[in-house]
Amino acid sequence: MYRDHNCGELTIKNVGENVTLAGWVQRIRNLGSMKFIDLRDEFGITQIVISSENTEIENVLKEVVTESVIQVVGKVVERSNKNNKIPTGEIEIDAEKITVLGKCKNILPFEVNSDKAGDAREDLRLEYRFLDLRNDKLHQTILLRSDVIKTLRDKMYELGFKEIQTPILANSSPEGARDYLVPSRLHPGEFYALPQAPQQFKQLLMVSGFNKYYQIAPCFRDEDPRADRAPGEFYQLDFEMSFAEQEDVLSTMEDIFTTVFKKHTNWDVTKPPFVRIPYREAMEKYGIDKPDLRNPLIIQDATELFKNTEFNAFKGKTIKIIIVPNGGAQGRKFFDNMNEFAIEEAKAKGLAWVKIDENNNVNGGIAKFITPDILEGLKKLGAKQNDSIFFIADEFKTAQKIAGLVRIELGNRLDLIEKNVYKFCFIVDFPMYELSDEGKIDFNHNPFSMPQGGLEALNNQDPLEILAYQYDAVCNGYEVASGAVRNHNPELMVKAFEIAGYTEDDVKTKFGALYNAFQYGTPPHAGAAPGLDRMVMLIADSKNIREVIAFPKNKKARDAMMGAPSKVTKQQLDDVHIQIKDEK
RNA sequence: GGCCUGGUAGUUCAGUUGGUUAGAAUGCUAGCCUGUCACGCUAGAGGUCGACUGUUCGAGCCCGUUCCAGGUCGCCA
Repeated sequence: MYRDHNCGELTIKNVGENVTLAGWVQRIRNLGSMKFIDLRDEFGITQIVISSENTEIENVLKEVVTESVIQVVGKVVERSNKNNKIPTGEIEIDAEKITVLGKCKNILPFEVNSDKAGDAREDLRLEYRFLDLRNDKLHQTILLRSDVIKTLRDKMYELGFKEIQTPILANSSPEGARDYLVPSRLHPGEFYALPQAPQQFKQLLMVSGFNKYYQIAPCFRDEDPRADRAPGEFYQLDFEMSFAEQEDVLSTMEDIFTTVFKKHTNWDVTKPPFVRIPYREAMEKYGIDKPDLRNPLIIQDATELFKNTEFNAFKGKTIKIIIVPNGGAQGRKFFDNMNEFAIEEAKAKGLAWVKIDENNNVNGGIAKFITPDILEGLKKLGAKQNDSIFFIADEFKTAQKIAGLVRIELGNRLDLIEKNVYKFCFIVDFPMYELSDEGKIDFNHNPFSMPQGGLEALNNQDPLEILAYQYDAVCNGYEVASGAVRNHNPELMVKAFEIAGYTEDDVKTKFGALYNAFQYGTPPHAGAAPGLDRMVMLIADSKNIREVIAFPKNKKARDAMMGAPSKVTKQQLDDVHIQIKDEK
């Protein structure tokens, strides 16, 4: 037996007991003939004291350095000087015997569990991830992730969902992100693909009559990362419900999100029902499809006000404005900096602005172009004395996008973001189709989504006007889930793909299993997939997704600790019929 | 792939206009210390300034190339 207690549980009640503890040496304080050791494990820290002359212990301590693993046998004694900062601070262990269980090199690649921890270069910390994971903050985040997963599983079970595993060695899917391919040994020249999501499998489960399915599902996409997007692989709480409509899925998500966020945080959480914002409205008011509702600023359209303007930069453009309440207090420097941001980061041609002073007069920036009529219009849009107003003039879509970025930046720079709160909303009514860069009609999001209006709409409406039963959940500016009511009608499916330029044969080849299955009695079904990593990231209030993943890959999708990806032997390549094209 | 930022003791960083032997903190090693808890004090070791190249009497600093890392855009049904 290595230990009979952990390092976080002994208190004044245990005084007099003989105990055995084991853990990591967090710090040694050598006061000469007296020494203290902070012994750490996942549960806490217990102080070890070596006070009496003990040559055996002295000899053992010669090879004990910080982060070594030791076992301590001794007696629990009351401290003469107590430490009220830790739960075990009233006692210490008077060591009788110390054994080294795991030696540690005396020079660590970076300092572990000190105030300096977490400051070391990230690539170094990723290379020594096993050490970095000893740091309390990171360690607790990984434990939090475990607890969040338990809460999710309990909730899903309570709601009647059954967890079913779907294949990891799956099929390449032609739409969407780049696949990770796995060469087949038994079938030369053929490949599996790691699933980008269990999309088709979960729909097939609905065809099979499983009422509600869920899975903590690994998803693989070979795309470049972002701060909130892990490279290569990530996890989703993937779920699907039969005989379900959009509202059934949205209310299920409301239940899941409020349960898990309330259980694991102290912040306020939006009370259901979450506001449903149509995609087009989101683009108009926020200039983005994942608005951070903690930011009180909104974008308004002022194109009409400026239709007769003398200001050349505004002529014939869409004009978006953002009114900043009490923004008139900012100095010239602030406006110049915002202009610089708009040009460099948002690729705007410029960012015009004015202030309204306490006498309701306009000044600064483009004040000379603000006629009394325009000012009257701006006031109708909510502009008041002491406000500032920003103007974005560009083509319609670009103006929306730039205004969206300016809105976010103003919120950050002026510290307008509400604190300690999770604000959820749903973005609904995504367009079914969009124009690709080549001007061709393509699926906007998910080709499996049900078009609103059904076959009727597909036959008669302008494709770009057709909306889909496709929705996202958004929290504090992060897309935390995406889902849809699925198109379960094969006839409708063929028509939907036809509009995007695919033939019935294309559908049969690319989505054969699904298309075939739908011929045999398919229940209407809908679902969604909240991103687990992002949920934990929000709950842990972390800015970087690598902090919520135990062994994350770096920006180049490389595992710095394990050295993956790596070269393999010629034999391995021969087995799977692969020849490297161009070995450098 | 584009753009931005960074790379200097084991680690985190400073380094002025280009000018002697590149500094601090922390960690490490040694010594002293019986109540510390980020213990304290003293001393010591520790550097290819990411790499290459150029300009210069002289480069951590300036030019060019390149590598690595992060952020961002493209990308992400």
